[in-house]
Amino acid sequence: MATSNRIAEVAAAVGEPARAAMLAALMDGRALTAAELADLAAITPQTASGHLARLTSVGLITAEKQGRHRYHRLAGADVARMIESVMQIAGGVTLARTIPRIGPRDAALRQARTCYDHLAGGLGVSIADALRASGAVEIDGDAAALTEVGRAQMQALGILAPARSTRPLCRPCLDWSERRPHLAGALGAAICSHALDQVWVRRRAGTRALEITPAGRIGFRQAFGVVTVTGQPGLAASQAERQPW
Amino acid sequence: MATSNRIAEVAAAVGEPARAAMLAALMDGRALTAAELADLAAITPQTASGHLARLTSVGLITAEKQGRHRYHRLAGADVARMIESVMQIAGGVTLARTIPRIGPRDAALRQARTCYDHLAGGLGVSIADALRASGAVEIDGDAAALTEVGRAQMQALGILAPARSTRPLCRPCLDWSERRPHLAGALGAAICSHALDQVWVRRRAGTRALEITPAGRIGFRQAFGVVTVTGQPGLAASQAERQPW
DNA sequence: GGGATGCTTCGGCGAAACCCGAAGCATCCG
DNA sequence: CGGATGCTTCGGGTTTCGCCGAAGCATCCC
Repeated sequence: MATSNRIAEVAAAVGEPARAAMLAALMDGRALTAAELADLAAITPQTASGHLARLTSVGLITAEKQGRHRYHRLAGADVARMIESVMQIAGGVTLARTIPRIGPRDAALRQARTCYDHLAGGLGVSIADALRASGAVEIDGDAAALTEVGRAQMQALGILAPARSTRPLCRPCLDWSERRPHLAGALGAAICSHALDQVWVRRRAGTRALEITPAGRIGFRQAFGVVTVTGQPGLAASQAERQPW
Repeated sequence: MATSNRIAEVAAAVGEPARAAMLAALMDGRALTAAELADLAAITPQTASGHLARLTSVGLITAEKQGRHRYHRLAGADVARMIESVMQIAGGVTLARTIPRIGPRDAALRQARTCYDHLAGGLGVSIADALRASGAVEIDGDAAALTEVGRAQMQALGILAPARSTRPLCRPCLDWSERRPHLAGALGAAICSHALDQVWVRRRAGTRALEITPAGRIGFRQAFGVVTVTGQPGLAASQAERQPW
């Protein structure tokens, strides 16, 4: 089976702690330099260089040269989806066995972050919950759909262009920290870019975490009825008592 | 990052040719014995035993003892989705580089097979195309939805129970041999089990390929307007001239 | 131009992983 | 009960892989 060899090749590229850490860091869709990735994976630049070459050769990332830096990013949304699905399985068993013990550093990540091109963390899950509660989206297992009323709501908010035809835009994505679905797909991307455009959230330097701005607190409440806090504790509380099923 | 270690652990479990071959074989959702899997991966039973233990310990498969046999199956739909997404990436580059050269053995697989719990191959893609053309489903990128008219059609066919509320049931799944989407999610599973119930397709011994029965030729045409052939060539023809983009 | 910075290539070391032969349990069957 | 079958565990041989130090290019900046 030549085809399963290719499968193994792709999976093996992810199946090494340093490379997995790099890919996870790139999951926010931005491009990082080789040095940043090396630092982040706690390895020397030479070693990172080898890893990056391998990831590039199997097509998981692409590199872009700019001056004396080389920026690496995920090769596409399909790669992000693949890593997402691996995270989902990895997360399940982790939580089942060892109770996670997440430090304060991770609290910001849990509160709000990007997941390739959409919002994740407590914020992303809250938005999905709110849209589901208001009947704007329907989520069932691995499928989701934007309803008519939801489409109208998104257009009124300026998140979706009114001109677009009535195509499905919505995909659920299991949040690895919250273990509940948030919204991905074209709708999730539209919400995320809208939030960034309106400066409801701001990217934090050197991390995938997002900072919710004062404008965001207002915006998210008015748009979705989601109440956020600027500090960590609020949103993190709900998942602190999660059952380690 | 303890979490990326878990990611690597899961991916590494897939990232070895023998294990990848086993997992690919289990993608039809059935359970196979250790010996069958060993044979299929071209390794000795001892080696297979080790691999299976590892796959089980990371939670990708579950084993079930029955007499002196041990039946192994994928641990769940999320595992199938994960492997699917890896196949998708693996397939992309494979086709881009080396023109596949698939033997006659694979022709049956390309024509019709199961993909965990739904139909794949030429048959699966044709059904998806037909449902899309008739306005029963809408597919856009990684999202899909069953329309009102589609829901009515499925209920009339006895594929979906009329009682169910109006939830999204539909997920696109990129076919690794056709490189075009077929239908997964609850709808895909319902179509597949209906086809098996009505003996429109029959499982073939020792392979994931499905045989389209004479009843199936009638059934698929009446239900979906899909014209099938019992031999290989018909459906395979359309993809023989596919561009190796 | 000269030095610093970012990244890659080369070489060698050590650990991990894969593989199989042999042997050990468990189950089934005559 | 005794042999056959299915699977696992054990032991060790070989290969692969990750890692870093040293060295080599390329780019930028003074």
